[in-house]
Amino acid sequence: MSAANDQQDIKREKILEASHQRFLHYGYSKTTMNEIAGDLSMSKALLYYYFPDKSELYMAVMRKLASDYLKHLQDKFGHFDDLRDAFLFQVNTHHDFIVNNYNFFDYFRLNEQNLPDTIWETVGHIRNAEIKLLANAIQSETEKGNIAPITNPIEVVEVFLDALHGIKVGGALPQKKLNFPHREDLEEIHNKRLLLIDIFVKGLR
Amino acid sequence: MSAANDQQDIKREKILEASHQRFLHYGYSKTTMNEIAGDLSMSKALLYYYFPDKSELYMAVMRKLASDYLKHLQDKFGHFDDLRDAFLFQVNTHHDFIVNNYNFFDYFRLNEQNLPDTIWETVGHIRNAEIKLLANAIQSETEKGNIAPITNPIEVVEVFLDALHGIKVGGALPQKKLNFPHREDLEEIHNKRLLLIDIFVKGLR
DNA sequence: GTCCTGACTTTTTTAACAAAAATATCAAAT
DNA sequence: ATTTGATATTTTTGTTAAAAAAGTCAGGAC
Repeated sequence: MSAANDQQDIKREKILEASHQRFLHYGYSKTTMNEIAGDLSMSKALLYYYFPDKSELYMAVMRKLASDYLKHLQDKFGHFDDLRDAFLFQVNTHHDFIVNNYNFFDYFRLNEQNLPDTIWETVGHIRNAEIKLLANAIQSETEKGNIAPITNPIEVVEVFLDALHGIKVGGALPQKKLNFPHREDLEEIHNKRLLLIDIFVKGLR
Repeated sequence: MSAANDQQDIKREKILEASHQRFLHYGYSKTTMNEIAGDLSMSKALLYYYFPDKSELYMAVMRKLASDYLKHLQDKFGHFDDLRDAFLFQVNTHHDFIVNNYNFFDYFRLNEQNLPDTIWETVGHIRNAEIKLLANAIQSETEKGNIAPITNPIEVVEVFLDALHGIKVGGALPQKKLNFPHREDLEEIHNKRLLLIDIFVKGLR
């Protein structure tokens, strides 16, 4: 039974990998269950034996990505020189994550409305984890006496994350005001975010 | 001829007012040229005598709103106690503007893609004016010695505006991640923006 | 000549429907 | 417990027709 479950888990992993590749290269709507099954030389029906439906399969891949992403963050958090370093690591990690998985998120871009509820659970989970990490960093810096005490660190972090979120294409080219930035704009966005960090840390004074 | 133009301008104003009311209450797609003409007891054809088409009529209303909005900003700018007051006035004015004209902007919400180019000219115009005002405020504060010199004030203001833009529904309720916030969230957004101003001005230290 | 309209044409939206493609299920085989 | 071919169901796509709205124009009134 234990071995059987091992086998099952291995197969689930294989399916997840194949799905990830398809979703990453072609996006959600342009990959079919037949294609994923074909990549694995298995029947489409078998996919439904391991995963209830297509969107749950997608969500499973997404949870795996999220898990890896958060693990990467958490590994490094806890020992930073200062608050700026913590913010910087967060922004850089996030940037790399988006760049590396850009096409995967076409599901967000295109479907926009009527997404499965589970997607927001995962998004919320990531966000909460990020908030916790950054709030801890602030707390830690406060205790070390490096920054002035803050009434509500969580609220500050929320504003920080929202502000980061807002920095997506603006400036001279507002016509590109899409919910999701174009790939070629990712670098400019990243640079603006670095500036935001400086302002947050130092303030305008 | 001059009198004739006066008459023409008055009638254009009347059309603009009636259109504004319709767009404000029912949004762009749910108001018809026939209805606007009906409100004014004139023929639809006459509307086309004064305005080339529906979207230009809409844009004319929008330019009027934008003009009033900027006038309100500019009147007060130039004599503020400090940078915080300037940012505060900007955010408050913007908030009132959105609250008072909420439904008017359904055109943005719904059409999203394929909007007329002129809309982005106006949006860009507003943004540039805001940038200029705020950058001047920074410049002025710098010269008074109230804040440390800033390499590129315009870039800072751009980040500020983008960050404000980003603060639209986030937090615990990410499922409402629409491009345009729901009406009931406007107050919460406004409060977060006030916090952002504090952080920008004081910094986390 | 400027302002205005009714009647008209053109374009866009909507609904209904069928065909195709994709998702999802299941009885039976291993 | 796993796997599949066959089949059922749902979603997408394309077509068409009718309705509604946008937009035009010849001509009337002042």
